[in-house]
Amino acid sequence: MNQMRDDDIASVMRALGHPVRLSILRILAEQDAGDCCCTDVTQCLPLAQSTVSQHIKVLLDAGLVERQAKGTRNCYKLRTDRLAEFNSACSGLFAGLATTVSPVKELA
Amino acid sequence: MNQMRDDDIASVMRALGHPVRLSILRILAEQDAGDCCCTDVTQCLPLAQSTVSQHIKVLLDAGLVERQAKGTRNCYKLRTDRLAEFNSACSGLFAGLATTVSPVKELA
DNA sequence: CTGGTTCATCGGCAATCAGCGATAGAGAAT
DNA sequence: ATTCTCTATCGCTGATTGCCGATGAACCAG
Repeated sequence: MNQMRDDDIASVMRALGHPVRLSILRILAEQDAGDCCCTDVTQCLPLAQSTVSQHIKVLLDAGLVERQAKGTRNCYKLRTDRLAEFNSACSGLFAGLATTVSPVKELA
Repeated sequence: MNQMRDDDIASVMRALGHPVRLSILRILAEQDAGDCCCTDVTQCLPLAQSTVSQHIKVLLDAGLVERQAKGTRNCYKLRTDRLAEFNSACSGLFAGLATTVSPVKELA
C-alpha cells in the first residue's frame, strides 16, 4: 500500500550515500537504549560538531531518524519503520529489475 | 564472504540516488532481451544524449551496469549479480541496525 | 574517400554538497 | 541574573553534480 515513488527512493538513497551518515546510523543503533545526543555522536567521529549536526539533519529530512527533546539535550533515534519500508522498497525495486522478460514468467 | 564495506555501499547508494538513474535501470531491464544502446535510452527520457551518457557512466562506475560493444553500438545491460549483492548488503545493514541491544539476542 | 550513426568526452554554467569556525538561543544550575 | 552545556544555524570555502551544446573518434555503407 505504502508505495515509495522513485523520487522518494532516490532521496533516501542520497541520504544514505555518505559513509559518515551510515556510521551515524550505526552509532544510533548501538546506543539506542539510552539517549544519544549530537555531542555523543560527535565524540565517535573525527568531525566538528556542526558537521555532524548537518549530517543528522540530512537523515532527519530523509525521515530515517527522529528527534526527541529530552531534558536539556536533543536525543536521536532510528526510525526503524522507515528503514524497513525503504528496505522493502529496495527489494521490490531490485526484484522488478531482475525479473522481466527473460526467465520464468512470474505470477503477476 | 563478499562483504561490502560502508564506503562501497555508500557509493552505490549515491549512484542510485537520482531518479533518472533509477529510470535508466528500469529501461535497461525492460529491453534486456535485445540490445539497448545509449540513444535507445535517450529516446525514453527528456534529456540530451550527453546527459544520459554521463548517467550511464555513473552506473557503470558503480558496477551496476556493463557495456558490450555489439557491432556498431555499445549495448548496456544490468549486472544483476551486483544488484543482488547490493540488495543483500542493504538487508544486512538494516538488520544490523534494527537488531542491537534491545530485543532477542541473535545467533552471532 | 565521403557521409551517416553512435557515443564518450570536453568546456561551461548554475546549483548543491561537505567541511569548518563562529554565533546565538534554550535550558539547567548556581 | 549569570554561567554553563548543548546544538542548530549562518557564512564561507572548495569540490562535486547535473545539465547542456559541441566536438571528435570509431565504425559501417556507399
